[in-house]
Amino acid sequence: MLEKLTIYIADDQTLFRKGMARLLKSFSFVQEVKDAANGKEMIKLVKEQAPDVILMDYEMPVMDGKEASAYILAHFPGVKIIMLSFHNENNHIIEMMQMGTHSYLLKNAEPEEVKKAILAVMQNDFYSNDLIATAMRQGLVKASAAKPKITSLSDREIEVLKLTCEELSSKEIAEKLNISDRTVQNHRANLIQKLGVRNTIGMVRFAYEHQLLD
Amino acid sequence: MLEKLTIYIADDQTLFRKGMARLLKSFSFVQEVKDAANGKEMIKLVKEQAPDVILMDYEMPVMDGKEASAYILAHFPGVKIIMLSFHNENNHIIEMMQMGTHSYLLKNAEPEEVKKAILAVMQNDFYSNDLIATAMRQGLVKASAAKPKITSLSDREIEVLKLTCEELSSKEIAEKLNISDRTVQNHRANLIQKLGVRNTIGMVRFAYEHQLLD
DNA sequence: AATTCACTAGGTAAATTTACCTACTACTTT
DNA sequence: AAAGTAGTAGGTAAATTTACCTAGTGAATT
Repeated sequence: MLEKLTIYIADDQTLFRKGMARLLKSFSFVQEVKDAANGKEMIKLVKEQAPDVILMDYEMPVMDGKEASAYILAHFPGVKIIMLSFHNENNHIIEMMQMGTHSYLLKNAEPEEVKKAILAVMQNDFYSNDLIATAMRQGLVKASAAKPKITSLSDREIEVLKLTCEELSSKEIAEKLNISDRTVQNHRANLIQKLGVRNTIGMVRFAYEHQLLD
Repeated sequence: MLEKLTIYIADDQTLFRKGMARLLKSFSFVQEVKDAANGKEMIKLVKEQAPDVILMDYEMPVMDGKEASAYILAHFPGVKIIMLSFHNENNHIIEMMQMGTHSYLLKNAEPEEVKKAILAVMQNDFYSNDLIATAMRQGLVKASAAKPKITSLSDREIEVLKLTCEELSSKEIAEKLNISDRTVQNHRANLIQKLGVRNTIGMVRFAYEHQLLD
């Protein structure tokens, strides 16, 4: 009843990553395993071929698990993401759950729980344990007030974002800012990347929902 | 100091329209005059060649002056629009001024005032008289509460608009609704037309500003 | 019976966006 | 000095959007 699964793992610690890959391969329902040392590499792997499940480390250099997950969730809605972390921090858990990842495991979890989690996200889109449930409940209390972070957008990017919201094309924005339209196109691509959205419309939504507009 | 102007007039009453065209031609600063019987014809004329100023009747069959103005303001920002109307209704005046038209004259105005208005909108982007000023002042009082009308969008169009706001492409929306992507493209084009916006981003803005989203 | 409207679908072309690259410069920070 | 970052700009291709048409069907209205 279950196809064999393709699973990727992203973690910057080589030993952990390779060990995890072995563990995964030992599961009878796993067909293929690939590993990446950071979020950027993971995105590259996913673009080549989308897996069924990703185990994603939270902390990584170059591009962390949060940014990579945002991108993958937006562009590959079918891929399930299980976050991995050393730290049991409620706000991390809440953050990732709000973002739409499918589970969150501590790195000291039992191999048996990893197996359970993978099977659960495939079947129910979600795997929850006490850790996650508790964090989510706490998150719900102060949920509505959740004010997000205008991540690390540069001044220029914010400028381009605002003008994009005014229905201007790249070319028109370029004229207004006296730069090349290719540059504007780059800024836009970076915005899409950074915000983890799929197109300019996602950028506009972000702007609205974060009150970036005067 | 002033180039000779190209002026278009839209009015469904042939006699008024033709008479007005004559009057305009008699002005020394007018180079060319074209006329249209409704908003749709006017848009066609503008697309062929954008004029400096348009005199636009408010009430017209097929497509009224409001809808035509919304479109032209969005797509030809350089064109000045002077609305014409029989009726001295404050809410019409306010509506058109909020939309961004450049003046509003009653049809019983003096030819001399038409001349003044044309020269003023070319020079100051705006021509105001007591009529307009009074209406605007009244409008400001209850301005912020101004709730606009979700014009005449069909159910399907609203559906497409909502899905567009979720960053779905035409093709994805088509799959979700089990229709052709060409149909979705048509709905989008009609939305852009009806809302007087320039692209999908404008559609999304409209949705946000009119709280169309759950 | 005729008209109108929403919804459907397609053709054709042009314009724009998006993805994925490389690469240089100026300015910080380490 | 080396590394990192923001901003700039370009190449190449594919995907998508937009503009402007025509046209059929079914339901509702005149």
